[in-house]
Amino acid sequence: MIRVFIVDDHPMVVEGIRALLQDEAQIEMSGSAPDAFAALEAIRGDMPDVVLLDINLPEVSGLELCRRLRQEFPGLHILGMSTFKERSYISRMINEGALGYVLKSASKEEIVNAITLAAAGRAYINEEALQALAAPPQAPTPMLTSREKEVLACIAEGLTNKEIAARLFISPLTVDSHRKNLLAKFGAGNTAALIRLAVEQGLV
Amino acid sequence: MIRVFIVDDHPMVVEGIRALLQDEAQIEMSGSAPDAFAALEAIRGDMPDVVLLDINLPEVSGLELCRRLRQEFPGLHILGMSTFKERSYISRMINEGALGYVLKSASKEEIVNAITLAAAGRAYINEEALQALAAPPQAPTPMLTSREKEVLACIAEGLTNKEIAARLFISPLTVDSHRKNLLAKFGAGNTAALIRLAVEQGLV
DNA sequence: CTAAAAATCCCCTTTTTCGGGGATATCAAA
DNA sequence: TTTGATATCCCCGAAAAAGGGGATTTTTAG
Repeated sequence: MIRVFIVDDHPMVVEGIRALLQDEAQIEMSGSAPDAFAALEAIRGDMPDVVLLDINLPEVSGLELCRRLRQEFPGLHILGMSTFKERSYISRMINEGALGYVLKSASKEEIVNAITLAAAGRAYINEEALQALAAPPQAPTPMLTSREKEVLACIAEGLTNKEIAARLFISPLTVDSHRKNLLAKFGAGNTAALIRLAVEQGLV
Repeated sequence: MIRVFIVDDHPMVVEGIRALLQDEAQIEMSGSAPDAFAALEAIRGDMPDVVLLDINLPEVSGLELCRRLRQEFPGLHILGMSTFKERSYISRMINEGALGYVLKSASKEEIVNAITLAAAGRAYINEEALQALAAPPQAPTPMLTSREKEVLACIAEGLTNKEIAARLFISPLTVDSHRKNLLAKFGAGNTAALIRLAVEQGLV
């Protein structure tokens, strides 16, 4: 009998998983918690075999909870869980010691499979999540000088070289140099691609 | 007896709601669908009293589905549903004719309450969602045509008008028209500002 | 059916960006 | 002290975008 504990702040998700697992003979829900504190307390009192851990929790994130759980119970089998959109967290969750990962869009079979494998200490990663992990070595955020950051911010505001020059009290030609350096550092062919990357990487 | 139909692509959410509603005597689930097409078909065949409609659906969005449902069945009671993070959609959902709105973090009581009110044709809005609606007028996301969205995506990729024209099999002049319309709709002075806004609003 | 919206294409001019260079002063670290 | 990084400024020409028109055909919705 595999005992599963769920950490998720959405009652309907908790109930959904409970319902999905209900007619699985070899799986039993040991409990659930809506946040990190309740989860830690409950798990201390009653160790489950597998913890299904949502990444988005109020107050303390799922990542942080994962780290604490691994620290306190090194043998605990943790499965990360989130929607596909939060792909950037997947790798971090794995780094924090999660054994596997399921998406909230997973089918019943997939969840049962993941739990069964996790209980045996074996990894499971959703196919799509794996691709998200494997595919892009993700353009690492280039290192920008402080001046370049200023110029980048101005560009993102929609200013032209001339306007930026006026604001920063430098020559438009200098602004153009910075702009070219930014394009090179980001590997962007034009301003559109540059701004897209910069915004996505939280630099603007 | 209130008959509820759920549209959500996450099995665990569907099962969760089903479980939550199971021991409500006056509420019955008439069915569920994972996407807009299946939903339309099912609802045509068997009209429910209330539709619980997730905003994030694959292919056709919940907004679009809401519009079509209202069009086809003007009397249908629709409740929008999403996570709190997608607040920008709430107002649009209401504009598309949704009667109310619940968050996926809603408690059982809240969901039952919302459904009961909706069945009677009365509005329900989650407290937090209401605040999100009331508070910031926030640069409203402009409404884009499908072609404009395509062009926008291409621009964000760093393609030039000529390259976009080649990809979409249209004249570069047409692409330029779309580009100008995009700039106007976003109130952006140039491509940099346009892409910044688009990325920030999750359109790219 | 008919009006509105979307998508298509075209013209012109000006401004801005891009792609190549190159050059100089400063400052910090090797 | 030399090297490297940063910041500054410059030139040229080609390409692209912006600003401001107008016009036509499909599609869509009332």
